[in-house]
Amino acid sequence: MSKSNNVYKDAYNRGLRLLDETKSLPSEPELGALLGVSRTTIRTILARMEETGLIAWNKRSKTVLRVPRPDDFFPEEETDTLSQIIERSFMRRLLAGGAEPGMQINELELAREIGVGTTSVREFLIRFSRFGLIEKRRNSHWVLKGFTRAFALELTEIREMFELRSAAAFAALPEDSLVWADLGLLEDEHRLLAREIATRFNEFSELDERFHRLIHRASHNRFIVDFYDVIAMIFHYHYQWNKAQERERNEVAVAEHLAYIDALKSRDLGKVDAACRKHLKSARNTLLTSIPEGQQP
Amino acid sequence: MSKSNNVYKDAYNRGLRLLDETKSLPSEPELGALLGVSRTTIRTILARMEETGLIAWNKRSKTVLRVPRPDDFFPEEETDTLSQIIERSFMRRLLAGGAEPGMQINELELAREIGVGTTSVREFLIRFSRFGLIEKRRNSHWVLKGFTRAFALELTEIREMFELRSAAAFAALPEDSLVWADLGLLEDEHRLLAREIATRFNEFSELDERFHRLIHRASHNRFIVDFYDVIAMIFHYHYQWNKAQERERNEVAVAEHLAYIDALKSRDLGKVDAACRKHLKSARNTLLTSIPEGQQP
DNA sequence: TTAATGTCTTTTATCGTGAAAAAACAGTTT
DNA sequence: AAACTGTTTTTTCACGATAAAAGACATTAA
Repeated sequence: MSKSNNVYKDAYNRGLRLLDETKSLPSEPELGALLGVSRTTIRTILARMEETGLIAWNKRSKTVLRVPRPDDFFPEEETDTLSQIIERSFMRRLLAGGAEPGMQINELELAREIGVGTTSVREFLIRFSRFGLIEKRRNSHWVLKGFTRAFALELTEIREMFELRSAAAFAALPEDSLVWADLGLLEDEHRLLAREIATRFNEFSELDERFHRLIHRASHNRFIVDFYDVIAMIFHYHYQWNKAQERERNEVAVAEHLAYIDALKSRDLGKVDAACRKHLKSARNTLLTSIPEGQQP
Repeated sequence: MSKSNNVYKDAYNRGLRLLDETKSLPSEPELGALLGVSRTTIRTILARMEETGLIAWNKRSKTVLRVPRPDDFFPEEETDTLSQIIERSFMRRLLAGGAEPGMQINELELAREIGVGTTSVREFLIRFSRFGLIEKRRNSHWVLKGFTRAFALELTEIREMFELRSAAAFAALPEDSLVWADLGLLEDEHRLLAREIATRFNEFSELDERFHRLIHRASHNRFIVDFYDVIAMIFHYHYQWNKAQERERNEVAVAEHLAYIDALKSRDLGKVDAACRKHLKSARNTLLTSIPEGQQP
């Protein structure tokens, strides 16, 4: 097996959802733009849809014959990218404990364990190295630096520096900038979530990311924007791992976001600075309390 | 050919220089530590040294028979890492002009042109992407963002943020910290270079990097320290490309460094801040003037 | 009995290869 | 003639294989 067809399978599944809404599908290029894949993949998808009797396909006409059933979908796990698979495996090992700082990482062993080629693992490690959790020894193995207290402090130090600057830039944006509309929409979503926090608290993490990315984008600095990938990645796994008081934590965070949004809308730099600092401080504390003890001198 | 033996060749060349100084070589593990390679490589080196009559080798005794001649060395170009070769080729294309922002980067074409496998090019591009000059389109090609004015401004914005913070941390270091000795040594080197600037101005760039890395290390933050790689990389190629008024620029920079060092030694945060800002400002201007025009809206 | 050398095993670095996916080109339909 | 479909070419992605280099183990010398 040399390359999995997960792009096709994922696009196919997303394509099935389109069948619910229409009586006939649009042109191939249009479908490609819609699903974010090439025409080649679209044609493979259409061919299968025809085969399974979902549509009648003849040149330009693509008539929907029936609504998709659950078993028409490809299984979720077959739609993942290889690098997603590797990342998940790797993070599981890293967070599952027994991953002491200083430990060496073996490409071959990782590849065998996950059941993929070494090239993919190498590429993953190279990409992953920018998160600052691993480091390469010249023509030798990788070394795990570990998810330590020091790591969390260094990460949050940069985060605070970047976000304070981005927030200030955001507040200084002209009245007619499009971001104010985006901010307004996010505010509405926050208010809605705040009202239903008891049941929907686990939806916060996704909203959190969108909110902070919007702010960081105001910096107009690619290094600041890109750095949010590090934060997002860490918080993503941190949220998955540490479910303690999740509801309470998220409830507090939503309230802080709303205060932060208010401050931004006021364009009062002093208020923005204060609201931003307050939120970042509690985010830092949340992160710090979730770090396993006794890994650091 | 599946892997070049440049590690061996480079270590061999460095090993030859040891023969000038001693009558007999130390043990294999010691040599390994000295040259930064494994015993396996050391033994290959010793075998060749024996073959070419440079040493007599029998178990523990490794007697030097003659001083190495110029033709004993492997050619310089055979000692480069594949990634160095790829980086140089890539940067040449990028700086040679005709590399417009938005242009696509073709892995296969690059690999063919340089005469290497696609895997190495892929890995290079992934590693290189953290410099912010290229970007990947999901399951498709890479896009060149270009060495534009915007890039330089974004880069220097972060640089200034990080260096001001590091410099402040540096000045706050206790009297007995080892860095003060390192700073003293660097100061001496600067004074020496200042005196002989007329002939040695091209040695500044290396000194510059060591100086700034020392300061950044005081931040004790891996993201700040690692970011200096981006700066170093950009300035490295920038220095190679833009030789206009090199002597004058470097003369000014040395003087600014000396003032900066003085400020650090005074531990007066106000003075440190001023000296740091002044130097970074002229560094930014130097960089900005070297950017090709008409690439930016 | 410690530290070296000699030998064997494992891991890393790199390539060529082939399928998936994208992109380019050519021919049709509206 | 603009936009689509059909077909072909090119590129990306991922694997297994192999030489270089590292590392582990066994043996020997001081």
